[in-house]
Amino acid sequence: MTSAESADFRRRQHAEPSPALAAAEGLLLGGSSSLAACCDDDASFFPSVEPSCTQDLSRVILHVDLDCFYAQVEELLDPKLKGQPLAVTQKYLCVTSNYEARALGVGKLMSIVEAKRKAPGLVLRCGEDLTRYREFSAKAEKVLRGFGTVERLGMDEFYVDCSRLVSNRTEGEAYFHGNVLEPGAELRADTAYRPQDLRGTKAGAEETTLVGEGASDVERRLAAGTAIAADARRVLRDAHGLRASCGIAVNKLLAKLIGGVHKPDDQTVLLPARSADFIARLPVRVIKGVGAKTESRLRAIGCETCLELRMRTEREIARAVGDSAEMAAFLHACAWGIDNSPVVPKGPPKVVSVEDSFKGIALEKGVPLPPAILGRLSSHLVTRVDSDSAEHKRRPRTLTLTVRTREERSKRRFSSPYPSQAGGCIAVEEAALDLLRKAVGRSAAEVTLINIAASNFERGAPLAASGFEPRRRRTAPPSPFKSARRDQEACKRPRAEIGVIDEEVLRAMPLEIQEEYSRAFTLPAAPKKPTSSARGRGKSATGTITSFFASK
Amino acid sequence: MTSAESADFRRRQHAEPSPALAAAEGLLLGGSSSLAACCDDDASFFPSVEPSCTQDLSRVILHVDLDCFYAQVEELLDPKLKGQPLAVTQKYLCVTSNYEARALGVGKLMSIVEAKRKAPGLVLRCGEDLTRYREFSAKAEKVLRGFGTVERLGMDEFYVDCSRLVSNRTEGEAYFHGNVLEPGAELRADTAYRPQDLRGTKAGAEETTLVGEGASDVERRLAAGTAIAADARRVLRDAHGLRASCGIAVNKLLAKLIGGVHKPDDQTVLLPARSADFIARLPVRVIKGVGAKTESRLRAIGCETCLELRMRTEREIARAVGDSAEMAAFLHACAWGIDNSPVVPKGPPKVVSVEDSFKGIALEKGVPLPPAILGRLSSHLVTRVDSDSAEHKRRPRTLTLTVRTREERSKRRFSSPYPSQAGGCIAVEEAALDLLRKAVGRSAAEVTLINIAASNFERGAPLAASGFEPRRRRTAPPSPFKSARRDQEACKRPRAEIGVIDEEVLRAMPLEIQEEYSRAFTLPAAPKKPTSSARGRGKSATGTITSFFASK
DNA sequence: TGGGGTCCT
DNA sequence: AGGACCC
DNA sequence: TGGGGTCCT
DNA sequence: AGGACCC
Ligand SMILES: Nc1ccn([C@H]2C[C@H](O)[C@@H](COP(=O)(O)OP(=O)(O)OP(=O)(O)O)O2)c(=O)n1
Ligand SMILES: Nc1ccn([C@H]2C[C@H](O)[C@@H](COP(=O)(O)OP(=O)(O)OP(=O)(O)O)O2)c(=O)n1
Ligand SMILES: Nc1ccn([C@H]2C[C@H](O)[C@@H](COP(=O)(O)OP(=O)(O)OP(=O)(O)O)O2)c(=O)n1
Ligand SMILES: Nc1ccn([C@H]2C[C@H](O)[C@@H](COP(=O)(O)OP(=O)(O)OP(=O)(O)O)O2)c(=O)n1
Ligand SMILES: [Mg+2]
Ligand SMILES: [Mg+2]
Ligand SMILES: [Mg+2]
Ligand SMILES: [Mg+2]
Ligand SMILES: [Mg+2]
Ligand SMILES: [Mg+2]
Ligand SMILES: [Mg+2]
Ligand SMILES: [Mg+2]
Repeated sequence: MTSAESADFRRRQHAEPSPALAAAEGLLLGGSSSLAACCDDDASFFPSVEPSCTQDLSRVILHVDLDCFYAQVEELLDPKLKGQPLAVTQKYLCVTSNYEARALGVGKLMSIVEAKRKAPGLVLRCGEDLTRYREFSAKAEKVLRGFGTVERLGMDEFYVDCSRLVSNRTEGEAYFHGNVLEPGAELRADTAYRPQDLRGTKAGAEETTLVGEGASDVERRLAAGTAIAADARRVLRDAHGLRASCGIAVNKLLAKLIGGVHKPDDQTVLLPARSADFIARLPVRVIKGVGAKTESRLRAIGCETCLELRMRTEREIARAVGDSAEMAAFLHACAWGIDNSPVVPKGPPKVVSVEDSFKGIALEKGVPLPPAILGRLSSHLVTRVDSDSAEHKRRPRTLTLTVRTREERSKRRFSSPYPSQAGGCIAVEEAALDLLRKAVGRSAAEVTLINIAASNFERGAPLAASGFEPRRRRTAPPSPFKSARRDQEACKRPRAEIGVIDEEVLRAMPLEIQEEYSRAFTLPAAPKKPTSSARGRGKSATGTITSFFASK
Repeated sequence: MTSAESADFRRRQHAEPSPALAAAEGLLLGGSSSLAACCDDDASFFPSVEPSCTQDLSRVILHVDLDCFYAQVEELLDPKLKGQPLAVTQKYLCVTSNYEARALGVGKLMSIVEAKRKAPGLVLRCGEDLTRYREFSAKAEKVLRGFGTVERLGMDEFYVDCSRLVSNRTEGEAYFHGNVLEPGAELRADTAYRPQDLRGTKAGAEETTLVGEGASDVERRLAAGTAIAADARRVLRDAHGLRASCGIAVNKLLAKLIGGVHKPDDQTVLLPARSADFIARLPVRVIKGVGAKTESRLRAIGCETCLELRMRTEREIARAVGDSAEMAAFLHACAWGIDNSPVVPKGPPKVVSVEDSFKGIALEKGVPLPPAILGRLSSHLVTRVDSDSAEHKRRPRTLTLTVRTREERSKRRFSSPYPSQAGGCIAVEEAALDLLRKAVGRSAAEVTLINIAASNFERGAPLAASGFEPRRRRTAPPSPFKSARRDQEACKRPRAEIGVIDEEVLRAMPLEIQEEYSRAFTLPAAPKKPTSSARGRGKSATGTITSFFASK
C-alpha cells in the first residue's frame, strides 16, 4: 500500500483499549487462540499467525452510506423521477443508478450505451454539477453529528462513534434493530470496477431480534448501537428524505463492511464473535487502503483473501508490499478484523477543485489556448472559494492545475501561489493559463481533462470579496501581457453548461439517446459525428470546445 | 525562487494597510513618484517601474538577532572562555566565532585549519550537540513574547511585531535609541558563504538622537520602537546574559536588513524616508527567499541589485524566475523595500531531526550496515521526541531518513510511518535501518551523512512513555528478523560522543589541533592518518565509524 | 564545509 | 521524494 | 470511463 | 510533482 490510506491506518494500531472498559471481563478479543482456531470449517487447520495487537471492544461505530446517492438526490429534487429507472450521468458514464434501474442490470460506473442496452426505458439525468449533492451531503452530516463524532468519507459515507451515547442509554436495549449477520451468510464482491463493494445475496428480512439472556456486555452495547442507527436513519429520512444503509460494529473496518451486506434502506450489525469468520473469506481488496497495487503485491505472495493474509507473518507482508513494519502490522490486524483507528472529524475540505473533461484538445505551440474552458472553470472555482472563504474565514495559498492527455495515462500537475489580490476569476484564470502553458509546453499533447484546485488554506484571512472586479494593475504602464484574453463577460457566466449535457458528448452518442436529450434541452443542430483524428485537430467539429481553435 | 520562501512571501502582498492608520495622512508610501525619483545621485535617471502595491506604514517591527549565538552560549556555560578568541566547531568547520576571534579574521563557516592559521591562539569548542543552544533560544523567545507577536527564524532570530505596544505608549518618545541609519552609509555584504549578510563599515556611535519637531507620526512610532528594542535587549541580557542586535523598521524585510548594520550588541532604526535609498544598492540576494538559483536567474536579465530589479516589470521578472505573477510582484515590491507580510508565530517545530556526518562509509550489499550510528541517532531522536511529546501532547506520524553520498551531491530521502508502538529507540532504529537499506540499495555508495527526522505530528496523542522498553513482539514465534542487532545497551548510551569531537575528524586535523583536543578529552591513541580511499573501505582506521565493518 | 530547520513542488 | 531556501 | 476528494512520497 | 487510494 506504500502507506496511502495510512493516515487512517496510523491511528488504527496501538490505541490501547480504553483502560476502564478493557479491564472488564470479556472485552479483549483477538490474539486469543479461540479466534485463531474457530474461523473456518472447510479448512481444518492452518498455521495462522496471531495478531500482534488486540481489538478494542469498548466502542460502538456506525458506518452510514447513503443509498444510490446522486440518484436519490435527483429524485428528491424532481419527484416525477421516482418509481422510474434512473441513472445519473457524467459525460459518457452512468455514475450511479437508482435501485429500480439496478434491478434491470444498470450498474454503477457503467457506460451510458451499455446501460441503455440493458434498460431501454432508463431515464438519464446529467450529474456533472455536484453542488446539490454537496448540499445534501452537508445536511446528512449535520444530522449525524447529533449521534456522535463524525468522520466523512467522500460525499455519502460517514463513520459515527456513538460509544458515549450508548453508555448514556442506561436502559439496556431488548432488541437488535435490523439485521444481525448470520453465520455462513453468503457474500459477493460487487463489480470489477468497485471490487471493494460487498453485497449480501439475500434480502434483509428481520425487523428485530431479541437480545439473548447470555448476551455479553459488548453485544448489549451493539444492540444499543442498532437502536441509535435506526434513530439516525429515521431522522435522515424525516428531515431530509434521505435513505441510508448502516453497519454497526466495534470498529470502522467492520462497520463499513457489514453495512454493505443489506442495502438499500437497511442496517446490519456484526457481533464480535462473528468478526473473524466474517472477514476471513473476503478478498484483501475490501480493506480500505488496499487498492490495485497492494492487491497485486499481496497476490504475488499468495494472499487473495484475508484468511490467506492471516497465515503470513508481518515480516513476510512487509517484504511483499515493500513497506514498513507498521503497514504490515496494519494489514495483518485487518485480516483478523482488528482496527483500533479512531473516528476523526476531518474539518473543512483541504482542497476545493473543479474540473472538466473532453475528447481531446490539441494544444500546440503558437495555437492560442482555449480561454473559455479556463474561464468557466476559474469562474466556478472562484465562486466556490468565495463561499468557502465566507464560511470558514480562510483563503487558499496554492492554485494547482492538473491535465490529463490522451497520450500519457498519468496526469501532470503544476501549481503556483493562489492569486491573493482582489483579482477575482480573471486573476485566477491568468494564473491557471500560466500553469497550463507550463503543463503543455513540454509536449504538445491532446488535453483530455483540466482540473484546477485551491488548497493549502490559511486561516483568518478571508479573501477581500473578490467577485468579478477587474484585477487591479500592479504596474503603471499598459500591460505588455498579450494572453488570449476575451472580455470579462466570460466570467459572468459561471457554470454555463452545468446541468446540461455537453454537446460534444451528446454527438458521440447513439441517435436515440441524442434524441432523448434533445427533447429535454434545446441544442444546436448536430453535424456528422466527427472522426476522432479530425476532431482532435480542431478542424472539423463546430462544438463548444474545438471552436476555440477555429476562432483564431 | 520557484516559490520557496513563499509561505512568507504569500503574506507579504495584498495585506492592505490597516484601515484606521492608513487613513491618517502621510502613512502611505511607495508608488509615489517621489520615491521613484529620489533614490540615487550617481545615476541621474532610470526608468523605474513603480511598485504595484503600497507599503503598510502602520506597523513597528523588530528583528532581533543574537550575537555570535553558539559562541555566546559557550561563553555563558563556561565563563573562563570569555575574553579569549573562541570558535565553535562542527567536524572540520568553525560554524561561528566570538567577536574577539572575528577581529583576528576568524569568520563564520570557516574551516578549522584556516581559522587556526589566522588565529593560532583560537580556542575551539565542539558544538555538534545543539541542546544547549536550543535551550537558550527558547529563553530568548519567551522574553520577546513579552513585547509582541514573535516569529522565529532559525535558532537565533526573531521578528517581533510590537505595533500594539507602541500604540499603548501614549507618552511619545523624545529620542531614537541606538543608531539611526544615516544617508549614504556604506554597507558591505559579508562573506561568499553568507552573501545575504550585511554589515556596516563604521562602528555604531550614537546613544540617542532627538526626535525632531517635524517628525512624522510613523517616525515617532519607530522612535517608540527603538525604546522597546532597548528594553527587550536589556531583559535578554539581565535575565539570561544574552546579547543581541536589533533592527527596527516598518516591515520584516527592512528590520532584518537594517539590524545587520550595527553589530554586536547594538541596534539600528530605518526611517521610511531612507528605505528606498537604503535597499537600492543592495544585491538582490539580501532578499529573504532569493538564494543562489534565483540570484543567477535574475543576473541573467541584468539584475544584480535591487535598483536594477526595480527597472524591470513584473512580467519580465516572472519570465526570468520562471514563476508566477505573485512571485514577481513580491520580488519587485521587495526591491522597493515594500513587504506587507505579517509576523506569524510558527508554533512548535514541524520536524525534529538528528544527524551525523562522516568522511564516508562504504555500504555494499552483504556488508552489515553500521548499527551504532543508527543506534545513537535513534536514541537521540527518541529522547527528543519524548520530551516534545510531553511538552506538546502530540506524536510524529512520519520517520524520514536522509543520506548524502560522496558520489552524488544531492541527498536521498525515504520515509515510513513513525513506529507508534512503545518500541522506543529499538523500533525507531529498526525502521530507520529499513529506510537505510532502501536508500543505499539502489547504489552501493559511500554514505557521508545520515539524518533521521520525526515529522507530521498528530495532536493529542502522546507516545506511551517509550523509554527504552524492549519492543513488544507482534508475532508469536521467535522473529525471523536477522538484522544487524546488538544488545540493548546501545540504546542506553544516548548521544555517547556528543560534545566530544569525533575521533575520525580529529585524526584528519593538523597535529597541533589534535594535541589541543587531546588535552581536553581522553581519546584512543591516534594511528597514522589514513588515506581517504583506505579509510572509506573500512580496512585501515580503527575509529568509531569504520570499526563496524571490521567487526563482521 | 555542521547540524539543524521552513515551505513548495 | 526532491528541491530551494533559511539560520 | 466523471467529478470530485484524502494522504504519502 | 507524482502516486496510491477513496467515494
Ligand atoms: N467512482 C465513484 C464512486 C462514487 N461516486 C459518487 C456517485 C455515488 O452516488 C456517490 C456515492 O458512492 P457509492 O459507492 O456509495 O454509490 P451509491 O451511493 O450511488 O450507491 P449505493 O446505494 O450502492 O451506496 O459517489 C462517483 O462519482 N465516482
Ligand atoms: N466562458 C465561456 C465562453 C464560452 N463557452 C462556450 C459556450 C458557447 O456555446 C461556446 C462558443 O463560444 P462563444 O464565445 O461563441 O459563445 P457565445 O456565442 O454563446 O457567447 P458570446 O456571444 O459572448 O461570444 O463556448 C463556455 O463554455 N464558457
Ligand atoms: N549556515 C549556518 C548558519 C548559522 N548557523 C548557526 C550558528 C550561529 O551561531 C547561529 C546563528 O546564525 P547567525 O548567522 O546569526 O550567526 P551568529 O549569531 O553566530 O553571528 P552574528 O553575530 O553575526 O549574528 O546559527 C549554522 O549552524 N549554520
Ligand atoms: N550505540 C553506539 C555504540 C558504539 N558506538 C561507538 C563508541 C565506541 O567507542 C565505538 C566502538 O564500538 P564498541 O561497541 O566497541 O564500543 P565500546 O567498546 O565502548 O562499548 P561495548 O563495550 O558496549 O561494546 O563505537 C557508538 O557511537 N554508539
Ligand atoms: Mg459510498
Ligand atoms: Mg452510497
Ligand atoms: Mg480496498
Ligand atoms: Mg542569525
Ligand atoms: Mg546571530
Ligand atoms: Mg536571500
Ligand atoms: Mg520533505
Ligand atoms: Mg498534491
